[in-house]
Amino acid sequence: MKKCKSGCDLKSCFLCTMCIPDWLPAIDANRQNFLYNKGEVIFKEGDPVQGIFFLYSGLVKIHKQWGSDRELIVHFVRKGEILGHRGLGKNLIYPVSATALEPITVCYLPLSFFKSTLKVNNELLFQLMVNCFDELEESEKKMRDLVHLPVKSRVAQAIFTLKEKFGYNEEGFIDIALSRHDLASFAGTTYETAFRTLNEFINDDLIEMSNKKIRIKNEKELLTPIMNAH
DNA sequence: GCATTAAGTGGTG
DNA sequence: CACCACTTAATGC
Repeated sequence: MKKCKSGCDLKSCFLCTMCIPDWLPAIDANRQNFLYNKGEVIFKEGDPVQGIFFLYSGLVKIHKQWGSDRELIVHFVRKGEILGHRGLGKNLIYPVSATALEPITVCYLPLSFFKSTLKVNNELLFQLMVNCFDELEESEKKMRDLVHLPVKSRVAQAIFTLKEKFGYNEEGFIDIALSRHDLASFAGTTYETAFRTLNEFINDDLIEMSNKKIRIKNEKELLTPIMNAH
């Protein structure tokens, strides 16, 4: 992680798009921009919360760890989105970790300044609230899936969720490149099982994989086990 | 070259 | 279904 000049352009992130123009100079004065390389940890479980991040470029995974090699990916954060807003709760310790999946640039604001901003900007506060509700819903869906769905369905669900969030690129592949390990962690299973399940899907001609990207070839059949389970 | 990490495979409880 | 052991491929110093 290192400081950098090119961070948020004060136009396109969650904060800036909703910021009242009068506050932009104050944001500019209080923020710092950082660059993280792929694989670098932005914060991890147990760290004290001192500020809040806005992702200006790149991709981040939010995950919980168990021991050394088990993890569950809870959420992905894309450019423009807010990162680390759990710091607004009363418990100022991060409950999750955030790791860069690509080189990223972030805009960082001290928590106290961000709180002041929220107090004078209703729209921002409202959108943040909506955001939190959406994430709560997402989290509850994930809980349900982890408890009730068999692995095969969870892998299918994970692929579907990625499609919903990231859409398709020009070649029709889901527009996110994940390692098999991250895919497994997102589906809530082990690497080997995820690997075998993906091969099943490929053999059944439901999906296609190339360069860590996935193309859905038969969405109906891919989602059949999920529909049945629900 | 050699060390390290990711991908891929079979077997077991 | 997770876990372990192992091979192979890719990457880096």
